[in-house]
Amino acid sequence: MNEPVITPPSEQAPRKDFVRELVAADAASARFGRTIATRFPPEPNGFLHIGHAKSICLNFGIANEYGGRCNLRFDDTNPFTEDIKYVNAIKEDVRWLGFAWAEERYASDYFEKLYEFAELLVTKGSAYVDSESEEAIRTGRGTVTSAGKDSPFRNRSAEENLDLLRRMRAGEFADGVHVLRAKIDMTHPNMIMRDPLLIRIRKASHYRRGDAWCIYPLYDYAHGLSDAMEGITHSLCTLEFKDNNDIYRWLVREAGFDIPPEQTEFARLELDYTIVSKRKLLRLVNEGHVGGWDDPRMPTIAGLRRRGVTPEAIRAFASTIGVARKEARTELATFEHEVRNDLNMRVPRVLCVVKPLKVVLTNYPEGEVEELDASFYPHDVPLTGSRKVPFSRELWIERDDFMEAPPKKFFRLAPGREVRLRYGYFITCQEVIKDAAGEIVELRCTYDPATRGGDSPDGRKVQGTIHWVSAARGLDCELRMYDRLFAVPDPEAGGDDVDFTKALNPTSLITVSGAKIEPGVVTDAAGTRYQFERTGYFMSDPVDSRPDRLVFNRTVTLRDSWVKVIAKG
RNA sequence: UGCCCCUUGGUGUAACUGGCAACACGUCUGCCUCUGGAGCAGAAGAGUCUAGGUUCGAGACCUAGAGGGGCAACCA
Repeated sequence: MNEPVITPPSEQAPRKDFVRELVAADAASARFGRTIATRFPPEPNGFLHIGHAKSICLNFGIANEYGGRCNLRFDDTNPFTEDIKYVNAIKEDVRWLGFAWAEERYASDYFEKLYEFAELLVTKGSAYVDSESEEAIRTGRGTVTSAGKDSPFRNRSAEENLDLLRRMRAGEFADGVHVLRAKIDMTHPNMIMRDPLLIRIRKASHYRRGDAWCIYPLYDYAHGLSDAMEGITHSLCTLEFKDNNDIYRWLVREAGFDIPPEQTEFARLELDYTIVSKRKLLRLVNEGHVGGWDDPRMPTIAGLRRRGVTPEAIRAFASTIGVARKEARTELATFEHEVRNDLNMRVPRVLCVVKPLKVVLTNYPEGEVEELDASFYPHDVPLTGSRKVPFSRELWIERDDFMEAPPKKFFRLAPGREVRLRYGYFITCQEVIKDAAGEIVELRCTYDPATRGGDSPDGRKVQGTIHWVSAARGLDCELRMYDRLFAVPDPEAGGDDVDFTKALNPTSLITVSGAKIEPGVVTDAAGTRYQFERTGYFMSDPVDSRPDRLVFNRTVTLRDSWVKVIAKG
């Protein structure tokens, strides 16, 4: 099936959030004297997640809206944790989300330049080589409520600092022996300004630079300068970097950039029943709590993609949650709404029985199979297309669609009651067959030949329409019923004292084998999305599904007002 | 015993930058329906953390509190 490309209404008119207002003002006043430039700066040490998607939509979105450009820059300054496999995954995810970067950049390409700035700072007396131990540096920094104290190495001469710096680069010292620090103020009220570390020695090979370097810049040092070198105008990051803004400005100014980029912070996404911490997601992967970074339960872009979520839905979601400075949690319902809203308008409907119960139509000719017309789309979806669905004497219907003693408002099948088989006939339940244990194993029903296609010539109505699959022609399939990964809205509520894996939802994946699906789907490529009528949205698993072993991932259930009815009694 | 940020219905965002709070999700009613989906119609739900102040008038401004969050990694 080919899905139409649809732009959700919520994406058509982006709301002016405070960041966009700021950019709009700067664009109008030509404050930077250059085109608006943003960047998305992931560290290649993990997969991108839904929280990154928010940032991607913001950065690329703004660039698009203001005729600017957005770079994809890998903030790869830590050789211990980064890997090329992550850069590849990140690039794929950004593209899949629908964005094109102006340039692909790497902080590791700036090492030489960054080193030159370091010599400049040292020469100016704005930075020095500290030879204290890691421990001494930590204690020397003081605490949030008490001032730090100067390092004994703080007043080395420019010459000595330069000599040491060069020898650091030359590899003369072991890890941790020396470190380059900015010379600012050890009593600064902002902890980050207490002579922050700029460059450290790391005798490790870098996934891109190999062994070319043994000194590596730290985030604060590399980030702002990278922005400045790329001509970024608006450097957007999350709230936890607010305090880093001071060092960002200090450094860019020290390095001599006249119109420095402006860093603006916004609140990161917090989604109920999920976590968005690369460190913790990595742990889920490493400890085998999930099948990998692309496990459909993961909030990663790769996981959502494999689950069947579309990029349009993710973008629409980013648009509706908006951007603000307030730390907030978003309800899962908001996300699910965008997913359903998008899928509803684009995917074909198909019949699949999750928990089959056999129905025998006693008055239907044995051995006969007829092909019934079934539309792929409901009347209110402006798409056309239909297929033939085989109908036969023996059928599967949903176990939950039959009740021997139905409560009030139960519109489905029950003894003596007539319902419509979707696209098929009206059938009436005549007899319930049970096994020795009293379990219902089969229903004997009669069908009304005059209702072929689902309408009765005499105009009689049925209250319920249920889905079904021909027992003679239906195919077996596996259904992976995914649910929220965590059992509680805020899995990180207890902080680091509480093991967040304790909050994992034990039923986040329920595998159903022996489900029955109409045969037409075998010819569709893996990765095809459907709505299984009355059940939910599904996508055939792109890696495990094959014609001889169909596997479908549940993307999201349909809204179910019936559960509310029974909940109320 | 510090610095910084935040505080609007259940949730997320708005409010032309001072003129009696809007949109979306969710919830509830009803209608409609060959998906108990979708759609349609409607409803409930905050007086904007608190207390002062400025003003004819404040969610927006000022002051003081309270509550929440961030910062003491040679992580980003």
